[in-house]
Formats: sequence, structure tokens, C-alpha cells
Amino acid sequence: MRSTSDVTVVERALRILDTFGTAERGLTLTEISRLASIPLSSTHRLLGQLADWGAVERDEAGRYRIGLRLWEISARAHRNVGLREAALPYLEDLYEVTHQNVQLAVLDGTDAVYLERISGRDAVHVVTRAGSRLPLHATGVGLVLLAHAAHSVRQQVFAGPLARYTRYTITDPAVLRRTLAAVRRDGYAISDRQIEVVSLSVAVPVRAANGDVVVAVSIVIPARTQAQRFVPAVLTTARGISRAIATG
Amino acid sequence: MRSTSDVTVVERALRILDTFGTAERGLTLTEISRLASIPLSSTHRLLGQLADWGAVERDEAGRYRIGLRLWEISARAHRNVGLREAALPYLEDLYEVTHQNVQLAVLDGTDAVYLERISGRDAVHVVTRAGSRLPLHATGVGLVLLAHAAHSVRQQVFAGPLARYTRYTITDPAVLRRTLAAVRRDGYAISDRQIEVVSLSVAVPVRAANGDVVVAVSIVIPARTQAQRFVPAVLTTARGISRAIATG
DNA sequence: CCGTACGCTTCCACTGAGCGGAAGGCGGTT
DNA sequence: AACCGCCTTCCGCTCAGTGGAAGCGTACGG
Repeated sequence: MRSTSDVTVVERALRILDTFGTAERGLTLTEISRLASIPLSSTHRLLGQLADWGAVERDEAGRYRIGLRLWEISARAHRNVGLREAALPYLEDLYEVTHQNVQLAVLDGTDAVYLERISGRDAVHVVTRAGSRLPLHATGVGLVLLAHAAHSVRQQVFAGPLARYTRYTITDPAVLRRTLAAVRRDGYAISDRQIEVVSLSVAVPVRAANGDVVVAVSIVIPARTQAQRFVPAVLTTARGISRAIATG
Repeated sequence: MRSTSDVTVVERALRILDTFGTAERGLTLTEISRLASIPLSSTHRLLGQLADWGAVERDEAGRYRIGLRLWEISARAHRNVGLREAALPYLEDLYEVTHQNVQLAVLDGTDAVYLERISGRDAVHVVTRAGSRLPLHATGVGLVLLAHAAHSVRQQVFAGPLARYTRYTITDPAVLRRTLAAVRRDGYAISDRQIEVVSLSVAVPVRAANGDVVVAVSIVIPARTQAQRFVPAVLTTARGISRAIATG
């Protein structure tokens, strides 16, 4: 067993990579050093090694970014590539029919992690992008994933505070409980102005061959749109993806 | 300056991550140890640390894969996210109009690295996916990138052997030279059955604000299709992307 | 023009984190 | 029952990693 406050070199290197998750622009050495709480010279040395390999790169201004090589490996070999590849054609279809934002997300802890987002130039603004992470209670895909999640996950969510994003965000556990029951009954979730007041999302579960729900698809449309109208299309998309991953 | 055969911990950890680039399925401890040439117990310890943080994960069978957390960070923060985000709507448009495979690639060394690929269920088979890497001389996007690349890059390509994929692949430097001249003259490249005999691609450059060509868009269609027919659409897409990244 | 501030890079002597051979456990095969 | 392949844990030696300090380049302001 490793102690709680240990500092292995690998741990430090990963903490450096982690700093890039926060800021989406390039970072300077000093910024990284501060964010990662690693002495400047050590940060410098570690970044040098990471850069040698291609895990990070330096831009013209000398700022550091995640490198192409690290992206390549994780883009090709992460846990959900297969799923993403299988789902993409169906997401395209849904996008083509609706021209709204289309999203694919998986469960991770008490968050929904967005694997893909398709959005045209005219679709309503959404904050998520591929690689984003949002809490389960506040998003359409999150409600779907939470409604079908293991008991332990639900307990964790009910235990923790429910973050508020807009004045419509569900922050009352009792309301959330009722919403989840409705999601299970109806087979879809509608998340109305929970993250941004300009949009709502319609989300449905994607079932694996064994019936487990670990993926969800959603469409994000302007608030005050007839959400019901989109349910059949999103359901059809989810069915297609379920079939594709089952035959995989 | 670091010596040639040094073994820093970070170097080893990265070499472990690198093994996942080769095999796209999960790997066992012993496989990783062998591939990375690191003693078993050291590999075990390092993988443990990588897994603690979420850089790698273990599946049901105990095999290791790249973890969700590493993917998240590189998906959100790598060098070309901005470019990819800006280009996506235009790629969608091109896909929607043609329903063929649409690709976006950047130059890296003497390879083209594919940032994105959109392909429907009915489109012709392509080997590339997001995160793939192919040599410049054998692909449409590669020819475009090479035609506009720095002198040093072209020299490197001409110096090295030109890998053959099909019996049509250009492997004669003289032929390649003439092809590149044509690409510069015409403003687009047609790569006919160079990677797979079933397909050809039409590629065009995307220009940055300063006129540099560091990105290319292409469409992959079945061999023996009228390639010329697709040139205007692909050109239009590239123009759109150029404008988007210039104003970006 | 000089002083001050800030960020990056290099240096180097100390030391504990990393190392890896060895031993043990577990599950499948002959 | 013996064998094999793979995973996990242990532990004493040692050299890779550490980080304070000093030096360097650039930018700002009086």
C-alpha cells in the first residue's frame, strides 16, 4: 500500500499533465509549477522529459501544451474508442435529420463524460465538447445514466451537494428522485435549462448486449422547443447504436 | 544534455504508454513488460501508479488500456483542439452533401496525422481513424501537406524509402516530384488507390491566416469514381475552414 | 541608462525513491 | 501431481531524482 501524501516521479509527471486539463490554452513553466505545486526546477526537468518524448509540446511563445503524440495514443487506444467508432455513423444520421447538437456520453464516477459532440454552425450554443465532464444531475445524458446506474452511484450523488448552474437546475434530492423515476418509466430524459438557460436536451439510454446502460445519447435544442417531437429520432439512434455494439 | 540510453522514470512510464499505441486492444502486464523492455516488477509498479491516477485502466480480464482521464485531458488540451473544433461544422457540411468519408489531417514530421474522420455506414472502407498516422507520399492529404511543406521535410521524404501499400503506390522519387508539382499547380491532390485498391482520395490545402499550409482536408471515395466532380466541394470546405481559423 | 522584476535554464552535492531479483500465489494444461 | 505462465509482494542496495542557488535574457519604468 502506498501512503497518502507520497510523491513518486510518475505521480508528479501526471500532476503536471493534469494542469492542462484546467486551462485549455498553453501554460508557462511557472504557471505549471504553481498549479502542480512542484518546485520550479523539478517542474522544468520533468517537462523537459515529457517534451522529449512528445507528451507535451512548446508553442512559439514557449508555452507548453499537451503534445500530438499523447493525443494520438489516447485517441486510438482509450477505453471507449470502439464504442465511439460504432456510434458515430448513427450520430451523423441524427445530426443530419435535425441539425441540432448531438452528444454521446459515458458514466464515470458521478459524472457524465462526453465522448463526442456534433454541432453545426447554426445549432444552439453548448458548453460541452469531446472530453468534457459534467455532473450527472444537471444534464440529460446524466439523468439517463444516473437513472440506470448502480445503487452506490445514486447514493453518492444524493449524498453530495447538487451543483447549481442556472435557476432551473435540480438541486433538491427529492425532486431528483422523482425525475429519475420518470426517466425510468418513460425511457427518456428531458433536461430543461439545467446547464444554460438557452437550451434543453433530450437524452435516451444506449443498452449493451447484457442490458446494462453505460452510454447515453442526447440532442441539445433551444429552450422552448417542442422537446417531445425529438424523442422518436433520438430513441431510434440509440437503438441503432445498441445493435451496432452488440454485433460489434 | 541527456545521454542517449538514459532511463529516467518518466521515460519509462511514457514507454509504457507507448505500447498501447501499437496494439489497439488491452494488453497484459507481461506483454507490456516485453514490449517496453522493462523488467516485470518495475512495469508492475509503474502501471500501478499510472492506474492510481487514471492514465491507464484495467478491464474485467485484468488487461490494461489507456484510461479515460488521460483521454479527457488530451482530447481537451492538445495542440490542435481549436483547429478541430473550428473545422468540424464544415466537415459535417461536406459529409452531408456527399455522404463519403471526410478527413482532416495535419503535418507531423514526415507523416500526416488524422485529427478527424467522418464516415457514414455506406461509405467506402478506410483504414484511417482519428489519431492515425500515415506517410506523406501515400495519401491525398499527405501529398497536399508535402507539396507545401518546408524544404527540409521534402528532402527527408525523398531521402527515405517510400513505403509501398498497393501496386499503385508512388515509390519512385521522380514520380513523386512530378506529382507534387502538379498538386501545387492544380491546388488539389488526387491519390488514386495508393493505400487501398478500393478507394481514392481528393485532398486540398487549408491555409492559415499567414498563408502557411499545415492542415489538409480530403474526401475518400470508391476507386473508379469521377474524382474531379468532388474537387469544388472539397475546395469550398477548405476555404470555409481557412476563414474560420483566421477569424477564430 | 540603470535598477528592478519576472521567468527560464543550468548546476551540483545530498539522499531516499526507485530498482529488480527472488519468492510465493493462482489458475489452467498435460 | 508436476508444470507453466502470469500476476503480486517483498526488501536491501544505489544511483536517479531532487531543489536551492546562481546566472541569463527580456521587459518595464523612473
